[in-house]
Amino acid sequence: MGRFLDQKFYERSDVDKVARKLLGKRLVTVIDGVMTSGTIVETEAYSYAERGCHAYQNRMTKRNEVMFGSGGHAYIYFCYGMHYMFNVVTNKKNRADAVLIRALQPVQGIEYMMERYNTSNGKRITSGPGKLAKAMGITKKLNGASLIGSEVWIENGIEVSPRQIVTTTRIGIDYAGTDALLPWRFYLKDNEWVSKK
DNA sequence: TAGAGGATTGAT
DNA sequence: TCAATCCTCTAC
Repeated sequence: MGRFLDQKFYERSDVDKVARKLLGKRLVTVIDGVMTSGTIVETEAYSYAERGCHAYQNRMTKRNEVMFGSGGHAYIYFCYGMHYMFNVVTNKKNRADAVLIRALQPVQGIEYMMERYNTSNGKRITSGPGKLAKAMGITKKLNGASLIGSEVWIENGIEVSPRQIVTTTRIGIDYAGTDALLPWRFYLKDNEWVSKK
């Protein structure tokens, strides 16, 4: 059992650094009494200052209002008609930054993840943002939930050295123009759970 | 109130 | 390469 990440960690103003630091940490959910957890192996940073972000130019809507709250909350939204995306809200109130968790390596409760996924194959069921949300039991009900809470939180996991971190551009945001070139996607080198290209 | 599109995935 | 599938935002 690792130590909880605290409010101070989430309120940092450099969202890309937070995204890097989240690699190797452990995401834990307790849904209907079922605990599942996984090591974070892939993240992407989003900031209100760039076009890839839902909160670009401080545009607040009903969907993304959680991002404008203080860091340390879950921002979950529904996309492509079938997938929930799990984000960690960072920075201070009215500074709408977030980190998208794109892939996990299962640690605990993988049998429950397979059950949620309705499969007997435990391979690659958390290697993508839509997939890990399903495996972890994450739905819109957790939107706005505190990460210093009892349903979902992040705790210290494995040590990651800078040499293990690969940096690339983000995925699926071609509409963002030159901001799509920002090197704000991070993943653990050679980890088989990172989402495939 | 209608229409378009999306921080994806998996099958063809 | 493309369909699934529906919520959200924008424009009328």
